[in-house]
Amino acid sequence: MATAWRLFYRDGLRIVGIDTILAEAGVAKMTLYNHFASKEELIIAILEKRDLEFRASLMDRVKAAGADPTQRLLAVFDWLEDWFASEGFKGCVFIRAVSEYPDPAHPIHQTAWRHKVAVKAALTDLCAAAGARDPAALGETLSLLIDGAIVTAHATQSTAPARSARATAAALLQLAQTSAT
Amino acid sequence: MATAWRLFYRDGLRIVGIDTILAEAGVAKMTLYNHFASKEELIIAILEKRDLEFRASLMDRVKAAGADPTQRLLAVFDWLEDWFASEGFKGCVFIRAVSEYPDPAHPIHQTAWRHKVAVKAALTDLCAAAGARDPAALGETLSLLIDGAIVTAHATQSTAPARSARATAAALLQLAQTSAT
DNA sequence: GCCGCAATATACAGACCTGTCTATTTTCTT
DNA sequence: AAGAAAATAGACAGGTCTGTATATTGCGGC
Repeated sequence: MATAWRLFYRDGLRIVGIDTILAEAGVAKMTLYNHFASKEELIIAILEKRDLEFRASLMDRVKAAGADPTQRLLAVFDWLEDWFASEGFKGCVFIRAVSEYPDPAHPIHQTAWRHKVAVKAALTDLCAAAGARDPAALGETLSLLIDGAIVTAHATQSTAPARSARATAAALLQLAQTSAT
Repeated sequence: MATAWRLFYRDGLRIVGIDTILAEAGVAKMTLYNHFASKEELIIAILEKRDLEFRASLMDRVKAAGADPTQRLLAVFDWLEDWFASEGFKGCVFIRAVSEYPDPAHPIHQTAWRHKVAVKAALTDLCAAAGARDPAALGETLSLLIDGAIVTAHATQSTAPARSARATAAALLQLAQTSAT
């Protein structure tokens, strides 16, 4: 549900009520509850859908960066900067879901974090392709850097963190490449 | 209010109701509303109190690390690891507040972020003392790294991100020191 | 001893929330 | 065209929330 996504992302998962979404979308309550057993299931479905769209968008940008593995990795940060600059940017819904449902055993918390694990795996692949000495370690580090940049960009409404992270990533990658062999 | 802090941190700012806090603390409603005009003011007061305690605790650890500026900077990450390992660790309340109140104009959002700005300033000082070429840039980067590590440690219930961040910080600091002069 | 302040218990208003139920209308399939 | 499936409107239950009002109790200072 596009409306649900928009409101959840704009205002927060907990604060937005079912009624609000239904009223704005012009959908009856029973229609929703015939597809999803609860608000929680709706949120999980939306998170999973966003996960796929998100990673697809990122990978498109990586592919568009060409064949050079270093450029492909750095394209991630250019993509970040565009995202930060986009209208209505309010941080990462997955980080926010983890924050709103702080119990690690909660289904929403776990679903949200699976997205981050998948992104980290993709980063690790890019690091490996770029010839990093320890792709897993660099992937982990870049993942931390990116999450920090997302939170900071959200709170400060600035795109600067993307460039900071990009510069750091470039330095770390060079370090991991040169000290190899 | 210690009880309010405990519940807010454990379960979330939005989900915990005034009544719950009052019942658990054994305090009457009017007592609360004589001190704070609203739940929002209570949250802001708690955040500001936590900000001071938090930074004091961090700075204690830095002081305990001795005089060597590099060791002092790295002590931040040891402190992080202890924090991640502590009982009931549920991430950073300031990051979570920003996530729960995503509107950057919201007083709670702004109050929470002031804490992060203060921490970054302290980091920048440590970077400068350690002889980094561009202390502001390194402080910014370490800040991103730390925020990412906090979120990741929360979601994965692991202390590993502290060590990843520490190793990265050490590498970046060395880079910033050697390429100086 | 007494005054004044602060905390208390309790009830309440008004709004919101999720999820259920019923009965009707629309839409799709065959 | 007819029957089945899905969407609709709308009321409802039972609970939650914040914030207010009232009337009572405890307690420290002088």
